Formats: sequence, C-alpha cells, structure tokens
Amino acid sequence: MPHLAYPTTTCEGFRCETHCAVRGLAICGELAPAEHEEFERLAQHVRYGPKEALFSEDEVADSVYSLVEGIARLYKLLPDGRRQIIGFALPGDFLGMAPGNRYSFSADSIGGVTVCKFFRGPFLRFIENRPQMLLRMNEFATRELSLAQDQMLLLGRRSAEEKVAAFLVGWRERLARLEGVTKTVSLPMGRQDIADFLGLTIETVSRTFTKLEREKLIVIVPDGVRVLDPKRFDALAAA
Amino acid sequence: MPHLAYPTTTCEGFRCETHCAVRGLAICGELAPAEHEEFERLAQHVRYGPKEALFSEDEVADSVYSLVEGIARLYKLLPDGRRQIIGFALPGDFLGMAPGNRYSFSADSIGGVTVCKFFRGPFLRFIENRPQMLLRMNEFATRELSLAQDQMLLLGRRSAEEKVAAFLVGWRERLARLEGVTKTVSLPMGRQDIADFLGLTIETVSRTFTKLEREKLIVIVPDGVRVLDPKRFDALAAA
DNA sequence: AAGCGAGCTTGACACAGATCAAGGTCATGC
DNA sequence: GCATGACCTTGATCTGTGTCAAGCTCGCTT
Repeated sequence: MPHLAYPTTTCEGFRCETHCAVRGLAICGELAPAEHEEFERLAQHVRYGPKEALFSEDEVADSVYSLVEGIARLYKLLPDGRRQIIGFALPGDFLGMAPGNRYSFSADSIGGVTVCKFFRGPFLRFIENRPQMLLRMNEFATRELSLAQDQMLLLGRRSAEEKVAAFLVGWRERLARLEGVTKTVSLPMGRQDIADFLGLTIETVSRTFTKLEREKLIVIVPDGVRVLDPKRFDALAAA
Repeated sequence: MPHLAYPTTTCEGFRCETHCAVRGLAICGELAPAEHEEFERLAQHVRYGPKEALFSEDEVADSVYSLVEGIARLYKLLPDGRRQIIGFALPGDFLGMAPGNRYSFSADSIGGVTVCKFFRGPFLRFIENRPQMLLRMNEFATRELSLAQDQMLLLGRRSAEEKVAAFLVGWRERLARLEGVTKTVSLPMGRQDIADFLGLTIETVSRTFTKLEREKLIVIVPDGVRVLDPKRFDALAAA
C-alpha cells in the first residue's frame, strides 16, 4: 500500500465556469444559471497531486465529489491486500454516493486531479426538492450500474486476451467522449492498475500487450498504445 | 439456450395490498395511500411460470418491473453463448432501468414469479415530479451498484472456495431480510446458475460444495444447504 | 555521467480450475 | 414400474494463467 498524502491545494471561491471544461457532462450540467450559482456556493474546489487519497473504503462518507480534471482509481481491497479496481473515474464522473453512511470503495488520484467537493448534508438538501437533479443522479447511477455489469461479464467469462482488448476498446471510447477520437490511446494508469481492473496479474497483462503487438493489432508507445486495426480489434473485444 | 414461453397469466385490477407482502421493501414502499392508489393504477400485475423471460437484453425497454414474489435470474450473454449471471432478483427488487432505451441484460423467472409491470412512459411521468420516489430510486440504484462492485471483487480476486462461501453468506443474508434468519439456506437456482454467477464451471461448484461438506462447514440438503459453522463460514467468505 | 529505483518485460515452472468422460439420483410420464 | 431426461457428482487429464526469478529501460538524483 503506497503512502497517500493530504490534498495539496484548496481553492474555494472560484467560479466553476473558469474550471469546468466538462460542465455539460457533469452532474450539474443541466442547472439553470441562477440555480447553478446556488449550487456552486456549496462546492469546494480541491486540487490533489499524484497518488493522493480522495477518500477510503469504510470511512464515514461526509462528502460527494464531481471530478473536474484528471483521473482517479476506484478500488476495493481484501484483508490480505488483494485489490480489485472497480473503475477509473474521468472528468464529469460523480463519486462518493454510498448505500450506508460509509464509502463502499476507495478513490485516489493517478496524476493530478481537481474535484468539486460537496458536503453530503447540504448536497442532499439541495437536490432533495429538485427533480431535475434527482433524475440526473438516476441517469448517472444507471449508467454506472450498466458499466459494472459489463465488467462482471468481462471478469467472469472472458479470457486474458479478450479482457485486455475489451479494456482498450472501452477506454478508447470513454476518452473519445472527452477528447474526440484519436489513433493513440493514452494509458495514464500503470500495468498493475490494469491487471487489478481486469482480474489478472501484471505479468499476464504485460505478455498480452506484447502478444497483441506481435499480432500487429497495436503498437505500444510510452504511456499508451496505438490501435492499428480497429475493426479486428473491436471484434476481439466483443466476442 | 432454453425455450422461454410467454407469461401465463395477467391479473389486472387487483389491489396491490392483497399481493405485496413486500410493499415496505419495494420501490413504492413510501408512497402515501392516495398516491399509492394512483401509482397502482399504472401497474399491471403479471404472473410468470417457471423459466419464462420477463425481458431480454437489447430489446426496446418499454417497461420496468417491481418483483413481488418469486426469484429471477439476471444475465448477459456473449455471442458464443458464454453466460454471466449478474444477479438474482428477490421480492422487492426493481428491474428494467437501462441507460439507453434498450435493456442491458436479460431476466427470466426461476420458479414462478409475480411482478408489478409499468410502462416506462407513465412510470417516468409519475416519478418525475415526486422527489420522494426519485430519492428512493436513487437508493435502490446505489445499493445495486454497491452489490455489483462487491461482485467485481469476488469475480476478479477470490478463489473458487471463497466465491462459493461468499455467495452462500450473501444469499443467506438476502433471504434473512425477507424470511428471517434460518439455519437452512434454500437455493432455488441450479448449480449451473451458481457457476455462471461466480465465474466458475458447474463441476468446480459441485466439487466445492462437496469440499465444504467434507470440512463440516455445511450439509447439502435437497434444494439448499444447512450452514453448520456460521463463524468459520463468515471468516472464509470475508477473507 | 554514473548509480538508483520504479515500472515493465520475459522465461521457466507450478497449479487452480477447466475440460472431457462416466455414472449416479430423482422426478415425471407413459 | 420402468424408461426417460434433467440435474448433479466424481475422476482423469489438460491448460491458461499465476508464481517466481531475472533482466531491461528510462527518468531522476547527486
């Protein structure tokens, strides 16, 4: 378990407009200007450096987070240290809702991360009489659930090669929503993170990348891969 | 793929009160009497026999369902027939919300099943200006998501024995919420269903049951198991 | 610019769980 | 009451992925 320091910067009082390139994608994306102003007053904008904890499993869940910039790793641990990454959060993603009053997983930054942080109480009071917000929360939760179910299928029933291919395809699609389509898929997370996301070991992930490169499906580049044959690749990921 | 017939019975016009032993647990559990009456008018009560399809993946999602009685199997298939069961639905569970306009998984009855079926349009119109209902939907979605994440940890990082033990413990807890605590855990689903839920083969599930029995942790009985040593058992499931 | 360490790759070998094959149990229908 | 078929168990063997152990690459520090 790496040491995780405290957030390096807090910058309250900023207008969200100046920060949020991803307003439209975020939980607050459909608020009218006046309401957004009120919502904004509930937010703390917090900046984290690389590998800092946003929150940890079993902690009292006093806040929720809207990720503004950067990438976070969401994971659960078994008592003996085995780790399962349950997702990578991108800008626009909403984190920290839990069924009880404690977080059900941990989140930490991969590179630098900026979030809008809301205390649970004020946040819940704001949304509780705003059906628009509640509907949006429902959409977010439903989408998350559907992704989780796709991941169950992957973890339970796919081979190592299918897992890696499906991961790359899915990741490329998520990045495309934010940055547009690119030939090179950037992979800010390390091999161990990918392994813990796919239910594999780091060695198997590494070997599978090499294998896909030998088969001329991808080229491995620093911090990413270039997809050579998208068609054949999508086929491998689907079946 | 088994043949799945159409629902055998439709019994509109019943008062929900006469059907729903699980009102309090269901999505409609917090509606005031007057509102509940209105809600009830949107519902069709439908009865399914064993092994009938409630809905299938990729179908246009025209309805949502509140399970009243019985057990349903929720699953996704790969093109070559590999199956992952993503959950077993019990009375009180709410099914059929999808991120797009198509179901993201299939559902079919195991034994007999009774549901409250709602057409999507009227249902959404009913909830859209009722924050109480929306909050309840959020709670349901958040709980489902958390269960899905637990299952990811299980599928990605646990051994066969841990999977089976965790499944039995989790299943026992869910049944306890409905029927109270019992020594004997009934298992209405078959071994193949358990295998497809845990990402194992039927043979491995069968062997693992036998192993747990040899180790005097459980006794296998018709359609279920008796848990002999709950403490040692919970420990195995947790770690 | 040499040394260091984190992250990644590669190879040899081991093993948990898959696959293949057979046989058992039990409810159902004729 | 016997044949049938669905479901489950058990055994033998195979294999995909894990484990263990080296060695490589590259950026950072001094």
